Amino acid sequence: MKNPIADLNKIFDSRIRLGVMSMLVVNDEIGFNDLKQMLELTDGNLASHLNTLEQADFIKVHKGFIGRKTSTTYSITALGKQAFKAHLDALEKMIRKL
Amino acid sequence: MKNPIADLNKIFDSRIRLGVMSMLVVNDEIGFNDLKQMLELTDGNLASHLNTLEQADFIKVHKGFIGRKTSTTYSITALGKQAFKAHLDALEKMIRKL
DNA sequence: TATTTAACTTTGAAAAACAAAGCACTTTTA
DNA sequence: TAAAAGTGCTTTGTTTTTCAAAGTTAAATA
Repeated sequence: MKNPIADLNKIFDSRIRLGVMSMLVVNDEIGFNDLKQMLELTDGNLASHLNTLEQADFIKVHKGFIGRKTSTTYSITALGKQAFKAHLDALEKMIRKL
Repeated sequence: MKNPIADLNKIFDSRIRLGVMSMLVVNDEIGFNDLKQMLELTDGNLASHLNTLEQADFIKVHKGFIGRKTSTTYSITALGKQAFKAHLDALEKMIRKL
């Protein structure tokens, strides 16, 4: 037997980051506010988790405008997609014994 | 849309507790030392996570002897099995959109 | 008798999570 | 046009969580 949790990505231990990633896998772009409302978080809390994800190059920020109003959106990177998939695979492998 | 992480159990945010549970789902009983070696943890660290799981009534301790030597083993409870399954279902639901 | 092993508990430090407040800017509302 | 509100943060400080290390008790082994 080998350590069943060794292949889990530490970044995805967080339910919030897991939630962000799962939303970004199915939506090309999501706004800060949408994420905030969906995950029911405070600004600061969300911002810091997004920051962790950005540092890891798992997501990318897009600063733009809707008309003349600022709008920040996020999207997943290729690396992020890969890492997330690897994490899910590890999770699945861990529990497939069920 | 609804909050995708609302149904995840906070207790299973921890990779270690996740690992313990996944091992206990497939093995009726596992010893302290086996868990420790498998998950590569220090005594104190493992003990405290087991304690969290026990407080939640997700696992049960069995203190016994092998000969006259103490031997502690752990097993999953019905509640634990249910909670773990619910967590995995929530996880699956969250990512099934893939 | 000295050391080792098992299974912890206690202590304390480091890291992570989080809420609240502040901020710069813009837009909307009164 | 002045006040209020929204966007997307950063900063600050508290609380929670994680974890390793050391101490502990009792039995086993050398």
